[in-house]
Amino acid sequence: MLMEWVWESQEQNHQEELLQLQIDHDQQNPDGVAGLYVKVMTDDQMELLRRQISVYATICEQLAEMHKAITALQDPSGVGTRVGNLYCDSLMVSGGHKMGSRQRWTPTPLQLQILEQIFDEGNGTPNKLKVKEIATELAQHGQISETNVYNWFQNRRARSKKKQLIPPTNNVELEAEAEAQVRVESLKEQDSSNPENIQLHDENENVYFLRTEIDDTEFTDSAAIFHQFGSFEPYTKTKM
Amino acid sequence: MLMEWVWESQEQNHQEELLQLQIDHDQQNPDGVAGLYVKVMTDDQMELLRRQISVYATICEQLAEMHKAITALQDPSGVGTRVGNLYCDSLMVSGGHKMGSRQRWTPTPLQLQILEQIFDEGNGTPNKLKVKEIATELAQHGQISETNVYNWFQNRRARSKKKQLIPPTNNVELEAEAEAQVRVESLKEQDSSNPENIQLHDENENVYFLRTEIDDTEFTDSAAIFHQFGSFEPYTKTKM
DNA sequence: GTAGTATGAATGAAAG
DNA sequence: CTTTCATTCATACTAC
Repeated sequence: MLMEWVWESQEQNHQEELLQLQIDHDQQNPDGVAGLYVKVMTDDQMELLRRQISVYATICEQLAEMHKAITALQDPSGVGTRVGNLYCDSLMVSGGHKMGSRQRWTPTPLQLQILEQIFDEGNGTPNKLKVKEIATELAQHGQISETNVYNWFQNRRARSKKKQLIPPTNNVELEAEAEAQVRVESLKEQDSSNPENIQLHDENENVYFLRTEIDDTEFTDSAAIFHQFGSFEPYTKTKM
Repeated sequence: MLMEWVWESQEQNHQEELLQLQIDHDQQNPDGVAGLYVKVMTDDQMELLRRQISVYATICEQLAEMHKAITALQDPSGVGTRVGNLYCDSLMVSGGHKMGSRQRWTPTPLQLQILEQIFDEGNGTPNKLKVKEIATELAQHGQISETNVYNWFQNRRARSKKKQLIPPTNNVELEAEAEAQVRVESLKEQDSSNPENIQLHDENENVYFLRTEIDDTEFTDSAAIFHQFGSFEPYTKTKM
């Protein structure tokens, strides 16, 4: 049994995987301060960690909820609800979201102004060099990275284009169709026996869930769980 | 046991305290070079973290198994069982919704995990045959085509490379901060015009959850465990 | 605090 | 392979 999770299967020669953090050796503090040993992680690792935990937490909740629902089902008293529905409900409810993690970059008014200006100059796709240039310049006005700049232009362009297409689109039919489509899908979701329903689980690998109070549930006893700690090999990338 | 830390309290100022992370020097360095952000934790914290994760992992596994067992039980018929399994899969796989409206393929976590694994094995560009092979294998876990696989590797490689140019991940200059340890950067939260935000976090969040056949564990009391769920407030923007 | 919108970022697919 | 596009996700922000 075992779950398989990879934290950082990213390349990077695996030098800094999972919790395999480097020890901050000696810390160069000759000042005689107690040689406090600490682990160091980069933001990325931190983020990954958070996400992983979040995912687990979420999955646990979902499973717990499912279990509750199912057992309730088996219990004559709580009849009426189908597993299929519940499943769908609990999962369909929210829009996608990976856990809220870090803050995202936001251009300062000044940066934005400059960006818009550059954008308006028309020189469409700013090549890599250009991006670097811009990033460097904007860095003087606040935090920013090349990636930010790159994304900004990417989005700006895409949205600019999209906007142009919408105005003339008074297409009622499309709207109606879209709605109809939604409705159909809605129905599908309700039909757990419809194989299509099951097959389509792609798109969103995010696990969402509605928070629920799972108190009266009976599950694994913690002692047992702890007992299994050893089987995880937590300190290293656990890949089983 | 008791895992008490909240990662995601969204209150960004708690978030930091939590692990008593400290942020590396600011990045307003005059030299324009982005400062390297790192988090620092003590061994104890690390241990706690490890436990937390282990607990979740274990719980998830067991719950998953339990659910599987239950659903299979409920509907011993072929279809029923199948549905049960699929449910499990989808569960781990996603909280997919908006089904059917998608056209773009999205790997299920399972598939992703396998892909990553293959990718990590290093064997660069998988040739046609290899792709076919992989596609076939992954098809067992959801819809997928050879093109998907091909594209995936193509993108994965490209982005992996691009990313590597940015992060000169190296253990250094953090020592100093190790002491500074009180770099509560919650101050920044108020100043939106000068976001000391972070960016270029690109790590692919390879968070997976492999279904596993688990031993028939008994699920008993664990209200305590679930209690902890609350401390995560995983996804949802509810931040409650 | 709930809902809707703007937008930064992630990523599959396609063009170059 | 590299770069760009299109679509979608997730979050910050605003308004009720």
